[in-house]
Amino acid sequence: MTAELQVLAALADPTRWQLLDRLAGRREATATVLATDLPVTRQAVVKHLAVLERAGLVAAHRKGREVQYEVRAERLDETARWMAAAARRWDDRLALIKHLAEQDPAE
Amino acid sequence: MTAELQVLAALADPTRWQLLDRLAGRREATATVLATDLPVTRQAVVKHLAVLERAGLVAAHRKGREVQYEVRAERLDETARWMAAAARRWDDRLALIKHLAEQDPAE
DNA sequence: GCAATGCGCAACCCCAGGGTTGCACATTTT
DNA sequence: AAAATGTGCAACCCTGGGGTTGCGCATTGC
Repeated sequence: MTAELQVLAALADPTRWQLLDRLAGRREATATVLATDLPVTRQAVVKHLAVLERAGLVAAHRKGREVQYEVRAERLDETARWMAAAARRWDDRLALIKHLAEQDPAE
Repeated sequence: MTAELQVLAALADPTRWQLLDRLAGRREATATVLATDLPVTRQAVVKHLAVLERAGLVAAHRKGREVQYEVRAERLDETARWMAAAARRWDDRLALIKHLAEQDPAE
């Protein structure tokens, strides 16, 4: 579960969504390029990409002196499913409790 | 979108997941009660619950001198769907780019 | 009416993390 | 080989947020 928390934490930042957006529209890009149309430094972008990579939301591969990043949509989808499952578990538990309460008004 | 970010930020904390878990198993509980089986102060719990409430993940209603909190599974489910949709958009865009690249090898 | 119980508020500590700058190192390019 | 370009590393600043303690206020119980 800590892995999913890592994803959520990574996604809980507007700048990182902007990065992911740019990446999804470009298939791959370097930190330097991404930094050009964002209001932050290249170094800031690098740090954000590192966070996203640790979370599995982007992948990096070196090409000569450049480092190309690409988005990993599967990871996002995975996490979405995980959350949906959690929501379902909550619902089930609440339904059970409600059911028990109706059946046995005492307690 | 900032609303969803609020949810994600709220979920990016293990203690808050513990709270949500306890709540889902109990239907409703007060901060004081929740604090008893967590390794943090009641005040800390109160703060966490405030964050969760702002995100729409729990709802609070006063009952005399107590404040009962209950979990809102729909909000989690909503956010999960939203993320799944984002993942799909990424996929579509990447597929489009790939398609264009095949069709027009130049560029 | 008085003690007990449950909340709310405010001040404070501490550190993770978003952001910056400066510079050294590697790789292209000409 | 020299200049240009792209990364990496390290130190640093500063705000946000998780956590605590202390106390005052309301509600309930006896």
